[in-house]
Amino acid sequence: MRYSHQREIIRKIVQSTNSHPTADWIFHQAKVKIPNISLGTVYRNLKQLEDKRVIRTIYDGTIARYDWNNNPHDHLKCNICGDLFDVHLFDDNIRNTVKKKYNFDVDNVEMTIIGKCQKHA
Amino acid sequence: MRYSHQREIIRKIVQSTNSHPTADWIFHQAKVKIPNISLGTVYRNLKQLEDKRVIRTIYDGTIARYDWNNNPHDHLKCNICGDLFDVHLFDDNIRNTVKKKYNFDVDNVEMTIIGKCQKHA
DNA sequence: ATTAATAATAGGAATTATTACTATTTATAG
DNA sequence: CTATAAATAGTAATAATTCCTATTATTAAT
Repeated sequence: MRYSHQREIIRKIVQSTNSHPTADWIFHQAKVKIPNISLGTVYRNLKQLEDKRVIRTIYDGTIARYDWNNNPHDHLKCNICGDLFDVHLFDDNIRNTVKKKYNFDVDNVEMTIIGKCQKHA
Repeated sequence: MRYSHQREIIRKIVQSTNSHPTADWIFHQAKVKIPNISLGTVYRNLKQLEDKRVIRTIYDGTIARYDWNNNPHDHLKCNICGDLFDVHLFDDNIRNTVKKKYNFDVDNVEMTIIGKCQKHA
């Protein structure tokens, strides 16, 4: 994978926010810096950054969002405001537990808890 | 919600398999019984069945799958064969933990562990 | 510095999953 | 039976993502 200006811009955008942005949001942000960047370029680079384990993809229902945080963590999703919060709920021996109990090699753990956040008490 | 023959067929199809089928798969199965059923009917009824808590929607990456199992459980997804297994990993006090720790009212817990299943040792 | 090889890009078309619309059909309460 | 409105089939529309291709840009070797 060789250098590309577009990829660097995209990486910085993802790494600059805690909002777990969508491809489309990233695309619009990238346009500010590179007006004629294309959406295909955004998707291609997001996938490459994921392959290189620079970022991660998380799924919010049926749409993909991107997360720069590579530490094991979980998400709380608020049904009312749509916000997605990073939390850390489990210690990292899930991998071992799953390996022992089900003979399953864990690559990635996706945990999203859906409900109502404190803003809407 | 009044009775509909289509909805009953759809419910039985979902409840007849452990494969966590997609809307499209359910649609094709339903066609065997009701040749002119439409895909919109399948989606509408799956949503209604979910609203009534008869079935649940799970997200496999970016596509929706349907699950008749209403007991709290988690999923193992094999990257190689694509299979999705039901497992039970956590006790159900996650809800209380999350409520106490983050003041977040839990509605639903979605947990998918991605990796390689025993078939590909 | 120049060049050759090829990875990456822009722009747009194609695909896929899902939702929306509407005239007709069907379930059901009275 | 009949009136009401929920549900349907068929199809159009939308949204997210992937694919295609001629051109551009990076990089390694000259």
